[in-house]
Amino acid sequence: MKQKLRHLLTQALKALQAKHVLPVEETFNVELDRPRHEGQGDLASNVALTLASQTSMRPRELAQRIVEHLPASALVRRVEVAGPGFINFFLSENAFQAIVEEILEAGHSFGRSDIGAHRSIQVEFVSANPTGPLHVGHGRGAAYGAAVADLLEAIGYNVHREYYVNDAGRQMNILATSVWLRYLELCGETVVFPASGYAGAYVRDIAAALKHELGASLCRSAADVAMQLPADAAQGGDAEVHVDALIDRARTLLGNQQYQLIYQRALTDILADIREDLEQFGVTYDCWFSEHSLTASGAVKRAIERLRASGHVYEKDKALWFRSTDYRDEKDRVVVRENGQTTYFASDIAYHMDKLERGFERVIDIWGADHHGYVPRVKAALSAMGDDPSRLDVLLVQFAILYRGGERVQMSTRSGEFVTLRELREEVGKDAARFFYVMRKCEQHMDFDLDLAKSQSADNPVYYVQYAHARVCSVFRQLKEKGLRHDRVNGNAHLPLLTEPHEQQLLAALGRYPEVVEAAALAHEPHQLCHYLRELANEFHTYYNAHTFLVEASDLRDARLNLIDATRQVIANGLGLLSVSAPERM
RNA sequence: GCGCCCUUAGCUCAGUUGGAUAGAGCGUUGGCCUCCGGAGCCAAAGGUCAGAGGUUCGAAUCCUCUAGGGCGCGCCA
Repeated sequence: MKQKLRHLLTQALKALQAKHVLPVEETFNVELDRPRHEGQGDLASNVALTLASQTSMRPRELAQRIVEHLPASALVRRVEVAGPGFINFFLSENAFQAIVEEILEAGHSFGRSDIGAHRSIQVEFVSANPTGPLHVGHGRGAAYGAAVADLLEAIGYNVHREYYVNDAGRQMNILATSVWLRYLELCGETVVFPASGYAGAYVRDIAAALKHELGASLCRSAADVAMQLPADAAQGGDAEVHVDALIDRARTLLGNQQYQLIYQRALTDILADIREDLEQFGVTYDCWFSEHSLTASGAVKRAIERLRASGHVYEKDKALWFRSTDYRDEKDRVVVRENGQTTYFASDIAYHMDKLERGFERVIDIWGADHHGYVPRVKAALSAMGDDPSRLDVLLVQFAILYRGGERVQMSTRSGEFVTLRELREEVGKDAARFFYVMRKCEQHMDFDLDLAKSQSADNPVYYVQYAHARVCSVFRQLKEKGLRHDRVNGNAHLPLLTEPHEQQLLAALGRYPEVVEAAALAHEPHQLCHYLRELANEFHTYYNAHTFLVEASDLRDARLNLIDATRQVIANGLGLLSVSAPERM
């Protein structure tokens, strides 16, 4: 619809160019908006306001000239110049009605398009450390990332979903050691659990599984473990120093093979848990990318070599530094430590190098907002390697704060006092969780009201939208019970009977859907879709209350049934993009 | 201290990337079922868009400053 009107406007502008009213060499970017207020038409353009400065005319005068040169169209009922120089289009009733047939024909693919032209795009999201179950903070990234990916796919991009697994590094060693200490407890040893260890119950579960399968083969005496360790925080020492010493002790006492056994077991168990959790949440991946594989494949080394070759690294204090300040980072960053080990940042440079080498035209990273300081250095690395940093988009997701009974729910990962994503799903359900998470703009802090998400009432926007869907289904059940038939072809033939204001408004809302999907996808803003669905549901409920669909006259009845069936289809499609179910009964 | 993000109705948030008279939901108040699902609908009240300057035909939106809040500033990941 927009495109058709845009075409008309462009025709008019070209005509004015031919008459030298407008500069000939210009190409015009014609914008069409949905006016906010009634009486301002169905679509409006501000071209006259933006172009007036290039002419000697006032905006209103130019607008009038444009209108005079508009080609006639059956879609348009009336055109007027309004306000400071807006051109308002009033569409004919038929223009709206045609959408019903279009929706019913396209079915579940209505709203999908080919704007992305199969260009490849990677979306990496969640990528939480596999040191424990996902918590509600990760949930927002999961819901948001999945929605962005699905939206992009819906407008024709070739989307690749990926999870970066931080399976290397210190945190994983702390986890492995934590598991071992719990295992020792099961062996009857009395060990003091470190302040910086992972204290969650899942650590005990992994330890118990190990004990069950391997018996006591990994047992060592508590005295050997504790011998001459630096003091933990509780004894006035440094918790981090203490836990690092514990890791070394575990390695020495167990030997590399047994230590790796525990390490790998912890990793695979937790990863399996995360994967299952996300699947239940409606989130799946094309690839789980291992950080460790970057070292094994030599990608990290190669990335560092590329930086070196471009002259952006130097040695200082026995470490190798990347001069990221050449690219507006705040300070330079270490890539190879004093002890010869590469840093996490080095892996990340290699990872992003690898992403671009795999041929994705665009790459989207979705990170927690606490990592925002990390963006400049990753982009700097891409620049230094001669890649185009604008191929990478980093989207930052703010934290969600849970409220229950009006009180803020406190959380901290290390102490094990956190609400897991799984618990959230069990408490409020997948549908409400998915919808609530993406209801807000991602860079907004979010208050997640558990009581509201759970409530099966009008306050809850998820139920409100789903209810509209269920209501349509219910009408069709009623139809059968009354022994009536729905003739879709007849309905399409009598769409011109849909002239009630409520019907016109519902039709207009349906017609907006493809634009909403496109806008939400391109802006990476699924919340636009949420708001749209709420408005659509509202239009439907209003219509429902004002008119009876199952009327005696079969022509009108069929037309109305087509309209509400189209509404049902659009709601189902929209909810589907958010992985929220569209129930037939509630 | 420096950097990034945020501040819109009592509360939670939109605001189509600079457009016309500032928009929803919740909450409050008042209405609507002999009728397809009341998990619904309608109406009213509620605003110095944190504050002050600036840019232009036009600013909640862009630039500067100020005040409040969040996050980040490791040879952790």
